Amino acid sequence: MGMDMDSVKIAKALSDPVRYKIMLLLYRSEETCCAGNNDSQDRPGLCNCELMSILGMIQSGVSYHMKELTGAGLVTEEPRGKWKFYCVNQKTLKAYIKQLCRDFDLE
Amino acid sequence: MGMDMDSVKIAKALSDPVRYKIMLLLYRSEETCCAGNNDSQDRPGLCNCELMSILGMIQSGVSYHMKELTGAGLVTEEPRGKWKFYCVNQKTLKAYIKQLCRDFDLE
DNA sequence: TGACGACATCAAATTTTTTTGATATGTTAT
DNA sequence: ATAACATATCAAAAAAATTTGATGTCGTCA
Repeated sequence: MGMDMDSVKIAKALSDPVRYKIMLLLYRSEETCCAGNNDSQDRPGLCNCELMSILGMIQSGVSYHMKELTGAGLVTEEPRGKWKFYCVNQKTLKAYIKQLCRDFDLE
Repeated sequence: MGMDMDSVKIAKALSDPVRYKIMLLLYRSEETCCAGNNDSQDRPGLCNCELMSILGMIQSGVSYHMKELTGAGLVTEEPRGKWKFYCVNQKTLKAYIKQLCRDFDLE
């Protein structure tokens, strides 16, 4: 039975309201939070500390969720100095959607 | 913050390997399992009892998962005599994908 | 170097989800 | 009406996910 485990893993990462909110926050962020310089990318992402204050969570909690998201490939991380910036990885979302379309003949 | 709770709910329903497998089984089922008559639909679906034997689960376990899936709108249920037939609801999957595309500017 | 700030990791506590077994509801067939 | 079968629901047990607080690591800056 052609069972795509990645889809399940990605669905799991997206299935927590905190993480979905993080995804939206990352994607909609318009400027870097700590270090100003945003060389090459449109979507600069956010760092852990910024997410903490927005979400009202403690640091290790944010770290936990970021690990889930990066582990599923939904978010990329880029260290900048002592901070770490996270960005939504659209490629993974596209692949996920593609798989759903294939599995259930959508569109 | 435009936070789409349905997406989270649907992702949660899809985030369990057993349920994803059920979705695939339902969608790929070619014939009805218990009652033969398949009037109007291409995809006849499966009943609880058939899923039990395929998945090797007890009855209440299957019922639990079917409730999660129907609760998220991913599966429709149709009583036929003493059986209940379940079918994948493509509409919900399409709406889910559409929402993801909207939230993250995909495609 | 040493202190500090940002993030990672770990173990324990908490919460949520899933599984199981028992019982209830509803339909069919005798 | 009764028996047999299919599914639903419930409560308890088991398993998994999330939160929290403490501690560790690493890079930066004075």
